[in-house]
Amino acid sequence: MAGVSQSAVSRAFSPTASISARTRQKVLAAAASLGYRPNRIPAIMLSGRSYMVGVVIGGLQNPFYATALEQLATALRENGLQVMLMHVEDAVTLDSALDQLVSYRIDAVVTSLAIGSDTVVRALSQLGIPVVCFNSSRVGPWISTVNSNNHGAGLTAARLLAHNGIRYPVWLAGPVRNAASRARGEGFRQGLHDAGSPPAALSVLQGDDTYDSGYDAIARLKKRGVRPDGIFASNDMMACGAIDALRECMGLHCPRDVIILGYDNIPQAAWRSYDLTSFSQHTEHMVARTMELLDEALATQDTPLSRTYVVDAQLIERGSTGCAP
Amino acid sequence: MAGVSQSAVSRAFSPTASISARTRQKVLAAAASLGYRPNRIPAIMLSGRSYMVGVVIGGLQNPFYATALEQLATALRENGLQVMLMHVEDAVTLDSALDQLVSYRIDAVVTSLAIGSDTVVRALSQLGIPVVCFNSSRVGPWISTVNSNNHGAGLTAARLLAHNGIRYPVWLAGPVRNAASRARGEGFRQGLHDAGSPPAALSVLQGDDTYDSGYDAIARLKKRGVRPDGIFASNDMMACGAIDALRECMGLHCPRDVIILGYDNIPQAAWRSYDLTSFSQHTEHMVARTMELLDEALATQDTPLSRTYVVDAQLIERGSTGCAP
DNA sequence: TTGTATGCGTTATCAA
DNA sequence: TTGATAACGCATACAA
Repeated sequence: MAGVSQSAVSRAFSPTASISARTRQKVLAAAASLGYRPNRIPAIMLSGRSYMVGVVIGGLQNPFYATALEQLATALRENGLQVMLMHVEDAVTLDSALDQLVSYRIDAVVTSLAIGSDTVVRALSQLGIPVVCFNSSRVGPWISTVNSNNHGAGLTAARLLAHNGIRYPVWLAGPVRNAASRARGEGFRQGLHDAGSPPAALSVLQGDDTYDSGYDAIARLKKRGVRPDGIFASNDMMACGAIDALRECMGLHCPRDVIILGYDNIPQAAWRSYDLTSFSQHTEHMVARTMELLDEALATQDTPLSRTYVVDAQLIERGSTGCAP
Repeated sequence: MAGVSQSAVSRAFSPTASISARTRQKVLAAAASLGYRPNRIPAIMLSGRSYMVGVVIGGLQNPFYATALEQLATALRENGLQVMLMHVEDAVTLDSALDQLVSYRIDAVVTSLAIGSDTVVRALSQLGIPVVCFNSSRVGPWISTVNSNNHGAGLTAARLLAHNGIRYPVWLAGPVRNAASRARGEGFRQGLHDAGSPPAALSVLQGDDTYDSGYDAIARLKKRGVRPDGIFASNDMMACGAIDALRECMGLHCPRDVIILGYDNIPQAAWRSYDLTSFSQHTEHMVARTMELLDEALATQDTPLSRTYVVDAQLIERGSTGCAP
């Protein structure tokens, strides 16, 4: 009815196409009245690019990941990329999840999963598309990583404890398979060692990054008869659980009896009941680096890119280490 | 090289296709060795169904929405649907966001946005695809909603306050445009009225669903010279802020001096420092209802479905209303 | 059961 | 500037 060819319609919606203003007007008017909207699906077949990025994530109940996802989604959209979200609880479902993503011809994958096993790394490598990992230092062809300086933060935490004359330090660890957590712990040990603290003084508690695991860990510590005076927790949620348990189970108050540091600087760390000193991962920077990696990797689509960025974490001092509000 | 036709390949990957086990074997073996994976994009063109659902969400820093998204994403994947995530901060970006989603031929939209304006409703209706709204009772063609019983929860909150002999109740409201929050407030007013509380006794504080706004609201209340003894907050984050402000600014402790209820039952409500009584929205139920709506709407693709589900919110009593832990 | 042919809605190429 | 045409990778109807 509009009396134009199908190519004219295509050109009308392409800003760079060579088309007269008159024709474009006519097409756009007809489109508006008919409710026509261009379909991007065929273009995916022709160009081989979908402009969709698979975002594989787990543990959204951790506000850190929720915030990171929010920022990442915003950044991707600003760069003309769509987010195909895949929530994964365990490595078992990851394989089929990746299959699904690949069948939609996503251009790349961004994941914040704590990649623990080599099989997962291999699966990611074999996709043959760029992969960017948040906070998991595993590498391989096609795989790039953006990490915060976990080891350095551990050192800083140890120094701060030493500076406060801590004698009974505690490392509240995250899941064993979490490489970022391990790096924080190693930095912390080394920092304590550098400060002359005897290794035997350190108590190590195993948690799983949840509030409850932080709470329970302190309860276990009490049974062991240890009275801590300085704690570094691998993330803020465990630190919050620890603060509550210290008060309720051991009658210890923060920072009077014990100082404590967390990691991630989640919003709750600033809530007055916790007032928790923490390391900020600067997700804005990390997201920006991720976008750079994606841009570069997608520009050179054929050649596997494998790069690592390390973004320094910033110590945010609050009341839990004695800093005035 | 495999010596089979292109249709044979297609059939090998279709569980229902008529193909011999031998041929399928051969194809799958060749696919594995060549790294071939079927492409779902052409099928979208042929069938007109993408099996992608647009999920439009805002405010992921609220753990309630983060958890809801997690459950929704899981449910969608279990039903063979992909999640195309769209994070939207303001209604301005919504329009272009919807355009992008539609150009990818998503089958439906699920949104948890607080739909405030009629223009947004119209935009959603005009997509011509099923839309399911979480907690926003606006209706229109193609639009279905899944709400929690906000009004009923308000009534319950008022009754609980009345039962505790509260004389100076406070309603800590969410954003004005948030229909769910308004319904909670109306239920609360009505419940107070039913209990014989004089309307003038009620203090109304305006918040925006953030922790800070809850904190600041209480600070304002102090300036007004009001000493509250019972508070109903439109969400848990504001309630947490209020609890901290009550203690820090007014020296009031919970539940000794003032009892308080929130809404959403976020994980932090169970954290020991807050121990907050709250209404659980039963996101599992709401997500299940959402999936039912989607299934039905996608089955009858041509005819606009418009249905409303109301899921009762459940009162979870904790220490903030005097319930023993 | 298997292979051949057609078409889905675009973009890119080429001719007019 | 415009229109006609090929091609993208698969599913399906049909023929063998």
